Amino acid sequence: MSDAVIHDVLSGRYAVGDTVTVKGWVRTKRDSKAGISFVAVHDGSCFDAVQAVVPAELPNYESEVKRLTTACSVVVSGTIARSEGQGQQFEIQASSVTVVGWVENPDTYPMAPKRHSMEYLREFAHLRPRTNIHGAVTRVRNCLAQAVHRFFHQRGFYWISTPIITGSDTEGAGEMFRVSTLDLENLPRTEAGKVDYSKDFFDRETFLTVSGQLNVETYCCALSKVYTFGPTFRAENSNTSRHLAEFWMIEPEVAFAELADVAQLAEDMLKYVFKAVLEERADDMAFFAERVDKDAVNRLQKMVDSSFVRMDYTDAIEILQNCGKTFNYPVEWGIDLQSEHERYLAEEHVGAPIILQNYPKDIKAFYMRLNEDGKTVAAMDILAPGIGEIIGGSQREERLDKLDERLAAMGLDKDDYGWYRDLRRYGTVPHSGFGLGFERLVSYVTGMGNVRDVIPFPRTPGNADF
RNA sequence: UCCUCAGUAGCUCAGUUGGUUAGAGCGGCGGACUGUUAAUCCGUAGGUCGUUGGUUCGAGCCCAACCUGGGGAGCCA
Repeated sequence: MSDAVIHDVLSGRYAVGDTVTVKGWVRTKRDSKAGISFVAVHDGSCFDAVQAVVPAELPNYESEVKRLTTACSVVVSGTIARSEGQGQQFEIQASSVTVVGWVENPDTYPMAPKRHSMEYLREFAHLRPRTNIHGAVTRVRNCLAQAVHRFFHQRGFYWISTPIITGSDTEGAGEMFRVSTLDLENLPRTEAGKVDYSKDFFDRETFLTVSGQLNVETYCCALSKVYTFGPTFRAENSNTSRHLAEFWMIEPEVAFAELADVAQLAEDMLKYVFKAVLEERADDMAFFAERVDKDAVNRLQKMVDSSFVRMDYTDAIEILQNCGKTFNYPVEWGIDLQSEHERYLAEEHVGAPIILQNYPKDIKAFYMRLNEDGKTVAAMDILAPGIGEIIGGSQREERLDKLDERLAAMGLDKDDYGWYRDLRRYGTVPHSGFGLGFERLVSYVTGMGNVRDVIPFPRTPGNADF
């Protein structure tokens, strides 16, 4: 007898007649007065539950098996059998069922075996992983994360653990969460009356990182091909289905690479991870296609098989101006594209992800490389239908004089960028990279409409429960 | 933060121009039936209608403020 994971039982890894023990939680139970109960047990190893056929002859049948309800934890031993019913190939003819943990009040157990709203499930972040849908999300999320690491590993990238606590308040990517051990009730003050951060834990102001990019650039300028994959934090008061205060970001950075190189890298990476999900999590994806988004599987398949459309910002403006559609925000060269514009381009004009490139310098960050035209920078965004911006990247400005001009033009003090400027002073190279919001990726792949439902414990303004 | 919609049973919702005792489905419990598949059938329990205040003879329904959540926008990944 051996402990079995349910995935192995259902996939036929055991022979009919083999004796196995499975451990998991009851999903549903159906009784037959003829003298058997069907107990569906899941353990998270795959989407489906295994059906345990429990005969009334078991000594605890009346006293325990018949009282099983959703979420009771059980250990079931028995023999593998071909299922007489439809819906599964194999099942377990139980020779013993041990109840490990009861549900104290089935009437008020929050995860009843029925359809719940995503908003309701969010209030039970500690119990929602037991549902079909969050189990599936969890497995797909894991599959994507593993595939990302595998993709970069195969291409010779090194995974760099960039810091989560940062002393830099100059990343310019949004509001930051302060990290401090100072006593808020009794703040130390300087003579000028300001808070005296030299008394703080790090002898200076510190924050949670909003991006690992600047740090990972340093390793790029030594190890050539690197990436970060970790949590990032934005204290923006953003209340949308695409924003989290704590989210995970993947940021590769490649030396001697131009914008077109990382655009291709981004396309290759997305296709690689989509393919991995289609191959490895077909069971979960089938569920998403059935219950969440009919197009979930087709969309990925289509993307794996086609190349992404590339378009210059300037051409996109022309398309928007001539498309005959009226937008709430008027379109002219130089504007930052609004959601409605991005939606039109990705959803209506192309109907697939689109790589937009070469944006006006005035709407982009200081570190992006100035193009020869002097008006645009080598930046790209990948816009996905239904989600909007999923990737943002650029070629970095490697010329010190140009970088300093950009810092000055944006009113930034170059002394705050000492170590970043050093990269341009000592053996500078062209290099490029991008950032991919991991939750947006999971959201796109699964068809889940809200990033709060693809991260285990979502942090959003006013909500840090659990 | 702004705009907008919503909050009624454990869950998902219905509830007429303001009018007696607020309904259904699912889930729970009890029973019937059946190698069942989110089984089916019968029965049953379950409610301070988000909170506070107001209008009214009378408020689930109208008004105000607040709280919570959704959708959209801005910001972005």
